[in-house]
Amino acid sequence: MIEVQLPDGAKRELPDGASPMDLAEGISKSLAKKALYARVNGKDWDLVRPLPGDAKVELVTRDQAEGLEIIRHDTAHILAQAVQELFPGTQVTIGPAIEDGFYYDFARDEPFSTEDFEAIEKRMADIVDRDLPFVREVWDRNDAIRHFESIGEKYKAELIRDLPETEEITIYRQGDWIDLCRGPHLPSTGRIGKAFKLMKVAGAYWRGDHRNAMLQRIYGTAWANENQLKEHLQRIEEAEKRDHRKVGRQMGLFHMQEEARGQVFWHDGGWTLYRTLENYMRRRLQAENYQEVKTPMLIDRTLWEKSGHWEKFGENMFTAQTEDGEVLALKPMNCPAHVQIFRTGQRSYRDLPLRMAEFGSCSRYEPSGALHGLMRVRGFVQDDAHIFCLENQIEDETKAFIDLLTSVYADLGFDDFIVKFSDRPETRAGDDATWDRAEKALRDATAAAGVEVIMNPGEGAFYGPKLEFVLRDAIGRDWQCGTLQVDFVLPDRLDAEFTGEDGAKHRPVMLHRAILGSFERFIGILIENYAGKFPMWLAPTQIVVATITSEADGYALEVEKALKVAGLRAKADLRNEKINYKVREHSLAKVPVIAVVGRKEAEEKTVALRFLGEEGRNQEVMALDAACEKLSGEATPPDLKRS
RNA sequence: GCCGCAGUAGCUCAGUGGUAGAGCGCGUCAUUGGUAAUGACGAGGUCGAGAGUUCAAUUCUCUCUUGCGGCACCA
Repeated sequence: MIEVQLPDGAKRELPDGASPMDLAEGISKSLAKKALYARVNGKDWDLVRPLPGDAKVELVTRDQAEGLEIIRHDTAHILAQAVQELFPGTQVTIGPAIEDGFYYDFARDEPFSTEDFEAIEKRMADIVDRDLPFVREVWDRNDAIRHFESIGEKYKAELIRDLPETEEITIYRQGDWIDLCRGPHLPSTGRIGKAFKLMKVAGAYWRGDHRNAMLQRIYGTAWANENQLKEHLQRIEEAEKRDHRKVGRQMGLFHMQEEARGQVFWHDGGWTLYRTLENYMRRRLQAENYQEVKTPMLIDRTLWEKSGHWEKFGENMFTAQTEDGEVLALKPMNCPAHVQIFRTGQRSYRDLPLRMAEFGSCSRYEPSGALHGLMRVRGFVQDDAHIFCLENQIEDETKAFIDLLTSVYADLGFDDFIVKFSDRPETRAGDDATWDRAEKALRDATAAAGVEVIMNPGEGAFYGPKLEFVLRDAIGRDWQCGTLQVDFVLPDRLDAEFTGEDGAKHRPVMLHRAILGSFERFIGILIENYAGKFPMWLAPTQIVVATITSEADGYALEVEKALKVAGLRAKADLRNEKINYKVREHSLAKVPVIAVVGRKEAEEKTVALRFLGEEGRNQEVMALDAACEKLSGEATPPDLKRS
């Protein structure tokens, strides 16, 4: 007999050789039905795999997030089986579970098309119906390599060859189809269910390396039941409606066109939003004792050579040549220019920390495939700043920065964001002791600021560790917005120095930091976050004065004027249209407030206010001057509201 | 940059080897209507660009270009 202990502490006796499935069946029929796999002494374990002896056993069911991961992984396996049944000669590679689904990478000369999906899905359903047991087998490493090579699966053979010698080679069999896999899997294909759907095909490099062959990746989604699948598809549909490219067009905020790839034509509405954001940031920075500067966009290559950008970043820089052969580059970053300002005159340790900010226009020749609406552009403006400081000021400056960033994000509607901590890369400048200190300073500062970080090992810049502040777009894609990077290298390369307490010259440390990242990307995220329904202070048009009859035209213009004098972005709509039409149109245009004026309001000098999306607040009738005061209060930017 | 898919009116989209159509929007006229679409009429397209096949190409083929989805990239 063996004794198993359940998560709640309860103990049960089972005969030798019993499996987690036997355990589940012993507890209840429904549990046995819902169970997908087990965790035995903390290790993932197939339900039908005999227990190793006395053990702590936890059963994972369909309702649990971890269970879903296994369903997705299993679905990837049946996708691979279905594809190989339908398209002989296709090689399989890898197929993991990912957020919301799974993918599988195939090697095949002919491209897959979404038109193949129906047939593949049908075959997958068929494999589920076959209810093939997943059988775990431990193979000899060389036998496995020989086997996969003999059937032409060179990618699988390569995978096995690269597994550490100590690793057990496990193969899972489903019917006559086998795959190299760590497991665990469900007892049989029938348990997967049919709440899956293939979503898209895409190219993907073997092992994520662009020097390798391009494989064909099929993405799919899979859920515990049909209902979850339906909800997921609906969520995607809803999210697509928030796409900033779509909303931006509908609201006339900006456009882009062929002749200026990756650059933005800001229209009146979008530029109003942009300037509102810029003014807000300027106030926030001023309050934190930043100075603001403006530096040239075109700078001679010699400076970029000195800074190291020409060598490291030259591929991504736009250049211009003068008639006498001088080569200039559009700045991809502001840092070298800021060092030039720092270098003018004498700097003392008393001047540090010196916080130099710029809304800096940068240009980068981004790879064509990377361009994406406002999120990834070739011409953009960073809310950039460089903090020149002493090494022992890094921690305080970082803490202050994180506090500022957190407050700005909260003002802009983002309470949740991810912080990634990228530490020393393999090739780096600076000695290990310096890196130790820099990383510790950053870690301590994040802890002091109370933010949790996700480690991103080896991804730091060559000149220092960095923090990345990541926001998520409507479709779940992550975008780095804020950043803070510690730099010991550039001050040295560009010869920045200050006089220390000791009277000697020293190198300052530079902190490169941005909160929004770029106005373009951040506005893209902002549009998606609010689905275009901006809070009053950000809305391009804050209020429309809509007339019911032309008799109220004169009064409507009076109202518009009064609202404008009160600092509001108001527009009068005197068109010869019904009020229903106007309300609908401006509501769809996401104008936060509509002031309706008819004969009655004109006589009484009142306005009837209608608030977007706030059913309970509809129809507040008030005197014009009271409305001006109330609305300008509501339209006050959050930082000014606090002060 | 790589793989795949796509480009038809301002927008969303239908369609065809014989030079195009809808809805919305736009314009004109009528209507002055109290909180999510008033009606009638009208204008508007080198069917992304170039080349090829063909008696004939928006439609088929190729190249380019841009967009979309991924991958790679994001110093």
